[in-house]
Amino acid sequence: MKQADSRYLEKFVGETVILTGWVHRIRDMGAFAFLLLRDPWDVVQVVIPEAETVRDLPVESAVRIQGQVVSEPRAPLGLEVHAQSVELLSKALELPPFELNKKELEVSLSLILDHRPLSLRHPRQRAIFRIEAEFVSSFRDFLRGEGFTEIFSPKIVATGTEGGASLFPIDYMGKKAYLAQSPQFYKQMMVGVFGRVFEVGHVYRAEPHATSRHINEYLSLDYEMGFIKDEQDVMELEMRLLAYALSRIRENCSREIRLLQAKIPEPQESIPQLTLSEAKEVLRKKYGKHLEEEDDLDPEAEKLLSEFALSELNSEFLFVTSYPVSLRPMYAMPDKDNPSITRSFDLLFRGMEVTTGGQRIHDYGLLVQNIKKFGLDPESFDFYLEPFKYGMPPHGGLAIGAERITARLLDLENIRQACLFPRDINRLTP
RNA sequence: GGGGUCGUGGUGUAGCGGUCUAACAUGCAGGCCUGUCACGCCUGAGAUCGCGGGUUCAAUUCCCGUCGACCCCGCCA
Repeated sequence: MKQADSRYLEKFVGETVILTGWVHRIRDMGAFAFLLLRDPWDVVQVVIPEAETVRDLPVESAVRIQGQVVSEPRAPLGLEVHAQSVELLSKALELPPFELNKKELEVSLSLILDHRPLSLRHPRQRAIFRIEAEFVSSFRDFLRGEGFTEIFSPKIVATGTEGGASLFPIDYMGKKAYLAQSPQFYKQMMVGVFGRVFEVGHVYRAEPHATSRHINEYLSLDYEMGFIKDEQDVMELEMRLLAYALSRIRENCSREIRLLQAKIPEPQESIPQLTLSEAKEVLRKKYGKHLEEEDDLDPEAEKLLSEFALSELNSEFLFVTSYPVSLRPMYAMPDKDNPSITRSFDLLFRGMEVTTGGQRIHDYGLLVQNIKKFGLDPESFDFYLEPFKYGMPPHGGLAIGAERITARLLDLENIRQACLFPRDINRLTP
């Protein structure tokens, strides 16, 4: 007897198979019943010839069903299973606190998150993470194909990268340590080893923010590449990476896209660029919004610029480049011709910043000088600085926020919806 | 760190000084139904309206506090 799953049922039409999953819903028609079986991929209609056999089966119970796969135009998938036996593997002891078999989980976000292992059973909730997983494996596969090596940097660190304000302190066997807010230093150092590296890992920000686009533990998709000309190489690679990931999602996640009614952008050849001052010019001229020279883009500006990119430049993505030194960390490479700006960029996607990147300083002397300029002590960066004494090539890289890009891809209102178990200002469980 | 909005059966909402003995939908329980797909129909159970205090003849409704949730700004991915 073959174990089948809902993805490939059409191959088994006429055959008897085993299906395993959860009782999604039972439609008791009196003499017979429809049992909607939710397996790991979809919901299959199972016809139960005698309704009594499933009448007392609570929803969400785990079952094993043996039956014949029959082509049936009246069934939702165009086929259904005529059950010969239903075996109860694990009975649901209670009713779930919300209705998992509704088209949409119509519950408050906090209830969804309080009961995360249950709410994730909802087909739409589950679909979000299948798409996120596809994005992340596309990231890995693409970069591996481009000669990158995957690295795993420590998440327990002695110093921060950006100065120290937003670090979570931890007690490391009596010593003071922190949760890493970025793999920045490690991936740069590893450029000196592997040439090109990437990392998929959680990072930690101790900011007490309470917004729909921040969580305190998020999945950072990082890469760093050596021997570049400048930051344009980093951006060019990201364009190709995104095009690859989008086409993979469109190819492999059609079920999830349909379920979520997601509009996954067409992979695009190139992404337009605006310098930060050009972007501000657009904001002023087109939207009457004024930002000072030293201001970063605020959330409203990001939304307006995305709107502009879509309507005027025909792009869902927009690179903003040439950030001033004052808005970037100490490792950002200053421009040769205009040392007050850096060779750095952000990527806006559907109104939100989803990437920050740029060329880094590879010159030891310049880096030390910059650390001092930022009011930091080079001695506390000893381990970071060491490889820079030994031929660190010109390099650059970026970080993509996995939950952010997933949320924008699927038009989710809150970043928490794109995180399995979000950690925020007041959530530490489940 | 600053600001705003909201807490009513399991869930989602309505009601916003008395006529609330709190409504509707869904879920749940019992019954009927051989093609449902938001299945349908009948019957029933289920909420002292987040918590504490105050105003008032009278508070789910107004005020204060508190707890919780959500959102915006700052900061960032």
